[in-house]
Amino acid sequence: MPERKRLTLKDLAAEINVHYSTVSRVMNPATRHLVADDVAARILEVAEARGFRPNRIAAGLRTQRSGLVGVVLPDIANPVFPPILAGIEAVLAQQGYVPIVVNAGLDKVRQRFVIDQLVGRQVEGLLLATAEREDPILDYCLKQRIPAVMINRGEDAGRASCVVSDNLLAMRLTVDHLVALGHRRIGHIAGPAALSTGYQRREGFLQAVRRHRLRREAWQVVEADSYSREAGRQACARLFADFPGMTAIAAGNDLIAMGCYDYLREHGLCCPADISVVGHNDMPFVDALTPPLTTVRIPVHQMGEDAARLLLQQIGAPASPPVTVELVPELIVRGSTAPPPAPH
Amino acid sequence: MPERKRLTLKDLAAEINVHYSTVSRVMNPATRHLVADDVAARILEVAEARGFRPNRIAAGLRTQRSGLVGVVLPDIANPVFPPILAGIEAVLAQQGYVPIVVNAGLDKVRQRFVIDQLVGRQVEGLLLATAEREDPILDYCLKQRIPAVMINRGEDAGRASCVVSDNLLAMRLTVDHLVALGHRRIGHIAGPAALSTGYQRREGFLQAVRRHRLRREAWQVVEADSYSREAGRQACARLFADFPGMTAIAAGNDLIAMGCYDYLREHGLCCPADISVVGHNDMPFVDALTPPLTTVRIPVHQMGEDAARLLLQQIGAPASPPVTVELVPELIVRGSTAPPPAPH
DNA sequence: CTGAAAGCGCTTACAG
DNA sequence: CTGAAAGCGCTTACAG
Repeated sequence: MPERKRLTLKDLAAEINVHYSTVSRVMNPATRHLVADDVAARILEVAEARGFRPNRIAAGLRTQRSGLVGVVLPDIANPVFPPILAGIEAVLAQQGYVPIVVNAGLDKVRQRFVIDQLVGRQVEGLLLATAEREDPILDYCLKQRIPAVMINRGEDAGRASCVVSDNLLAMRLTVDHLVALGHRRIGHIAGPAALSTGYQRREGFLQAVRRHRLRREAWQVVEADSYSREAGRQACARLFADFPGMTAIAAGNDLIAMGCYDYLREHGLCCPADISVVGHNDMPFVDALTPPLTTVRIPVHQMGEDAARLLLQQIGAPASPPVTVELVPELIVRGSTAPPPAPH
Repeated sequence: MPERKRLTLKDLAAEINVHYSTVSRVMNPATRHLVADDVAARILEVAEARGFRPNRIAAGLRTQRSGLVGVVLPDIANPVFPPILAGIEAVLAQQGYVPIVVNAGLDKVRQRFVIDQLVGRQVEGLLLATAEREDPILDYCLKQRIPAVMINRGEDAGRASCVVSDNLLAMRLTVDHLVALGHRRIGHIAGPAALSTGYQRREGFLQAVRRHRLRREAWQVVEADSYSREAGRQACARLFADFPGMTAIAAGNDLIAMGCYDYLREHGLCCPADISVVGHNDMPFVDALTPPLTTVRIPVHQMGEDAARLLLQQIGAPASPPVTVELVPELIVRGSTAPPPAPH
């Protein structure tokens, strides 16, 4: 017959006739050597047989370490996040930590609420994928001395560690590719300027365009309201209105690129014959679109791993100075880019 | 200057000159009325000012309720899960619960390990999206009396609650649609038979085919090794080899359907002109494929909500009998289905 | 090498 | 209405 209640150290100790502190020492590999081999073996055996699993929460209360890390996402439905999560989980698990992931949305008030929940649950640190360039949430974490590292998006002041992709390089690769194909009228749909990714990719676009000495009439930038397919579609419409004769679009991310696809289809334009499109992120399945999307691959899994590692370091040494890890992106050329249509 | 350590009830009580049990009563809305209004107001005010958040872990230790629920996923990279997670999170949050989601993979040994971790962290119940028709993990939960409800996939014995979609109906809708278009040679790529979804959808396919009195030569089934794009591509190849003249494929899920797209493209076949394809799940962005995928939409968000609700109920009343909630799916007709090519 | 004790931060019967 | 006390399940100095 299965037991009704969960076993405790005391239950087990009573069964074996030792003090429960001895059982405690045996259950923890680090203190196991303090106990005589034969009694340790017996305790382990009974623990195994009875399926005893020490209460990590009680232990955490005593040791002041919950083994919990909060992961704050702006939008779990964005397919970039699953691989990042996988990377986070992998390194946390190695250290006996477990992530609590929450979908915090875009609203700072709600984010703050959600973080308070996490802090109330004694998370030892926070992984923030929600940061803006000036982020009140990060101010809050800093003030409360909650270890936090930002993922993918950084803040301007650089007061906390973050793991990002090299957005300037990414846009250089993008524009180089487009120019090499012969494009001379290139539009950029930037992500929100309040986000470091939106801001830096736009900067990268501008730098790249200057490097190629393109005249002011040769490029144009519009900003999407958000990183979403629908916002991409709308921004694409504005871009066409502002910038007739455009032959290529560098989209702020893949969702925006998908919005461009939607717009093009609705307006009977053919990609890449009429217009080339480049995305950003290489999120899952964009290779299955028609045409397969040329995009910038960012090392998402590693991004998660590195961020988790940095956070664990910071939890271990709270005073350590912030570090920024910049990962190297890669242009993945697929079918959505081609030479511009011949002028007639 | 920010405080170094987290505040406790005692810290706050000392500051206000009341007993800490009084502070405790005020912090909990349910017991607040036991305290005089004026002192309650004062305590609340100071708590707010100092940013005090009671330690939920300590409270949980005392009350034997962690407020934690484990969510066990086979593969977080599958885009069906984010919306399910969103549904789960929404209802859990209402009740002050928080999910811990883990990516447990397909291996039962690893799943067991992961669940032990969760149990050690005192989760009050488990939401399993990993169930097979005969699932050792579920045996384990039942034996340990861990409240558990299955999502999307059920077990044959029906010993635990689950929330699924009506797979028989789904396949009936699929086959009806294909037959109505004029198809008379229809293949099905089933998901793994060890999973209830794979098994039931295949059953549904067989029932539907019989209802239409299709002769044995008019249909064919092959089984994919897993619910993945690559397994779908391989199974598609086998299906074409086994079943020449096929004009339509009912895929076990959208990932498998994407594998079919891959196969068709590689072999110069055109969908839907040469062959129609129907998916299952309506996962995000399959409307952006070319052609947009005709598929069965399952109410994923609601699936998450219902499962979380059932689990909460079961946590509240552990003895209650298992219930199966069957949600109604809907066929979403898009561009991947059309009448079969005219015979020549 | 093992035991006895204190204490992590709470909740909640029990007094008063 | 408020306080004092016990106890949730652990860990870990401190004795012996």
